[in-house]
Amino acid sequence: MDGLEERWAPAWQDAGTYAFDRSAQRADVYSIDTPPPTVSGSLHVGHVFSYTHTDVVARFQRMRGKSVFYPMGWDDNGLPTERRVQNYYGVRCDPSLPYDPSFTPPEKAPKNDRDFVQVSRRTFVELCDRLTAEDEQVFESLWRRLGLSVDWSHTYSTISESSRATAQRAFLRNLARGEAYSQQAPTLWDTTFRTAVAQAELEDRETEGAYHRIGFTPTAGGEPVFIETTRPVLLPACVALVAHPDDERYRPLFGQTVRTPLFGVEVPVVAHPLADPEKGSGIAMICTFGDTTDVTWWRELQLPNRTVIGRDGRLLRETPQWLADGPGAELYASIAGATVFSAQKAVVEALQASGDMVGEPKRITHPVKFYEKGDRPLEIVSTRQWYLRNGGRDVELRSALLERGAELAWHPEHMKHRYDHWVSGLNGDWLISRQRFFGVPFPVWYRLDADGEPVHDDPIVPDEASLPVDPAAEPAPGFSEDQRGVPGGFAADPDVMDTWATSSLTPLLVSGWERDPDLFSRVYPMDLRPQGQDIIRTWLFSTVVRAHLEFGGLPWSRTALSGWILDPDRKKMSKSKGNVVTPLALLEEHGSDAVRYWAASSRLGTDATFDTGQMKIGRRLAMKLLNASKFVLGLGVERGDAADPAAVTEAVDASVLADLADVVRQATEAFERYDHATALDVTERFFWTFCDDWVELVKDRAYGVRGEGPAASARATAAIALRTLLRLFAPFLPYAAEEVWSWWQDGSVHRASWPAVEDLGPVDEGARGVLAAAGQVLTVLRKVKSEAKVSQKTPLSAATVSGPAAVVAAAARAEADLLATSRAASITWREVAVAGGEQAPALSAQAEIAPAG
RNA sequence: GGGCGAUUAGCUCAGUGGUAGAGCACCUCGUUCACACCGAGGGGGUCACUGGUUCGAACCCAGUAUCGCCCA
Repeated sequence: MDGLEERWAPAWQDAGTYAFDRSAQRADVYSIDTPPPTVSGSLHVGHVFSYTHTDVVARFQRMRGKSVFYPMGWDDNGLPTERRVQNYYGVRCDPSLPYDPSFTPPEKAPKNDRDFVQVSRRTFVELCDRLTAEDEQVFESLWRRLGLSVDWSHTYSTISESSRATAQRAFLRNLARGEAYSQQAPTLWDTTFRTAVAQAELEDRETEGAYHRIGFTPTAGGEPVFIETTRPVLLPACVALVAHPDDERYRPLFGQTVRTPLFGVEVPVVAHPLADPEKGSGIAMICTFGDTTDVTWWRELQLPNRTVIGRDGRLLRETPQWLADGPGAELYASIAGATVFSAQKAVVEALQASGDMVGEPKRITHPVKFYEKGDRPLEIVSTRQWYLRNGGRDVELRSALLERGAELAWHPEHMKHRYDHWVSGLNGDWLISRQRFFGVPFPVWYRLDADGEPVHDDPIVPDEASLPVDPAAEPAPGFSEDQRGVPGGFAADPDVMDTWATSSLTPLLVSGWERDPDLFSRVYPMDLRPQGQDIIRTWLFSTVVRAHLEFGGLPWSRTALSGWILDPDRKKMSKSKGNVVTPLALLEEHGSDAVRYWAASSRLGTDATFDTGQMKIGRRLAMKLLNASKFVLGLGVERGDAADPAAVTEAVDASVLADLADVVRQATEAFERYDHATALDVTERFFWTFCDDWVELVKDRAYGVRGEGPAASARATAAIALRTLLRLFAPFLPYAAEEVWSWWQDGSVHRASWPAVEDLGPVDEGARGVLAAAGQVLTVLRKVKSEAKVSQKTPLSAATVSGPAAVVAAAARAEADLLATSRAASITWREVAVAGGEQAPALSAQAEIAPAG
């Protein structure tokens, strides 16, 4: 069985076994919106798991006669690639540098990123292209080895020219319809990556902090008002104090003003229901901007914007105007340009020295928002960003998107809850711009006014026919390059789109939207979106949004969600825990069929344990399929599909085919409801009975011990059963099934038709149960020998089998085969009567070991 | 704090109203005759807990506990 991958993977490629037939009509096509793996990462065992689930479905649909459109894609766009390229080559992008065509990256990347080489944007993009191309080769060879039945001629990547064109085209249409807009607004900002991030990329992390109790003096005089804050560093950005409108303690203060300690800025005391009387002292300072609640207060209470934290996560270097003439100007000058961390320290020390802070800081842990890929808390800075409407600020759109979710078929069904909760909880539109370099540029330029300031509310856009465009490299339509950046001229939008803004278009990228209308008409909307459950809120939702906005419909009719892979301690497998096994090593050690067996044994949506034991079982199953097939074919089974069901005359043979008919029915029904694990389970269960009981029973007869008729019955049964079994196993064990198929059938098993009950001939209902009963007799006779501690090949003298009438009668119909298999001289059948209501006795046997000789 | 899911043999998991299952691991036996990457046989479980519905509950309902994930 070793070596099957090397033989068959290239053979399938050469024969075009998995080629999509693009002459097929939509109704005969099954199209799959494959998740494009991030090539900047590495494939891990979780990918193998979920991609196997998809492949099993693809193979089933193909055998059912569908023309399967199953492309692969690579997500090579965006920040993850930038990070990998930076670390791999030891470079950092500085867009202000000129392009140097002779640049070669350092031999070895420096350890510390401070020593990274600064390169131009064009060089940086070239390095991104180079590394992703190499990575994609590695990924493809792994997928081929795993046996994914992908049509590689349709492979796409999210940074390719046509993907950039598609992303820009879709954006321009969103813009034209008013679904995309840009806005200067407080934005969640990662200071490490210096980019805005979207709501979907946030995560809360429990973080150490401390409450600082700080007094504000009323302007009108009186006792100081104490607030408790975890971020005293924002004191210079304070614009108001806020308490709950019903809070009796602070009611007298509403409408009055207080002075901020240290800085002496006069700010109002205001009321807002979001202020929590239970939290801290019940009154809080509003700063621009400490958290998203500050943003809400700032917006709803129409407060001024006094930002002090810059995009680099440091305090603004220039002393802000509202502090310049106050008592805190000197203090501010001492913290200008400092990091938030050290500035906070300085402010606290100053507060303690001045006596404005009461007591020691009270240590707490509280949830703080982080970018999921970042390791510093997010700041909120006011910037101009592009947004796409996603229902976060629009009840009507939101309910339309919930309705789309309801139209989608979910496997498993309960995953829909995650979609509903996410959509219902959105609190803003989708922020799609990123201040990065390797991504799809916004296809937008701005006119510059007489002062050289961009006019944002009237962007210049290109003609769709000219896409993709790079506004940083091409002049705006109607302008020449020498007008770039000069008053009265133009400027490019500096941003790129977030990765999700492109990957939300995968059904369009791959289907040839506006590029290949013929293909598009045959595959879109697609049939299946397989993906991980972790990206329902991002990939699945954003794809639904884009399709809804562009076409007013779903991009696919159903989605299949795979679960996690857990390590043996029931934790999610992750690199940081050092428990990730490389997929290639896994495939080499156990064989592709074995690893696929492990993956396919798990149902959709169910987390699975990484379990090499399960792979060993899969390997044993594949091996057994090869060995049993070799033996069965050695009985003289004819090549091809000529076996005649009419030759099946023995009851035990008719019985095994009747059982197999049930298996075909159950496996087909399971596949139809996307329950591949049950399809595998019923097939495997039958196969072991087939080998252990049926094959053992008919060995002697097939060799002709009882003459030609009974032998022909065994051979025909073997041929029919094996042809059926190989096709049932083909989606799961494509290598072993193909290998055996090639021994005696024409073409590929993966192009053969899925078995139908009718292929098995008329089911002989009267023979039902004969094999099961005979199997029970085999077991009890084997037990006699096992307990006597003799070989199973030891002959028995006269045996007596007792049991319920029905079982005994059924087994007796296979007496000749039973005698041969058990080496018994004779069997006496004894029916045990069962009184009404009594439990039927188990089958039992008595027999003497025949004397040696 | 809210939501979703899980909890069955030492391990990994099936089992959705009618006598508790499979594989692995373990114990015993058996190898020229498809398969030692094997075959046969065997031992092993208060189905997390507490109530309820029912003639009958691993399964349905309510609650509790523990674990995982998502959201706030």
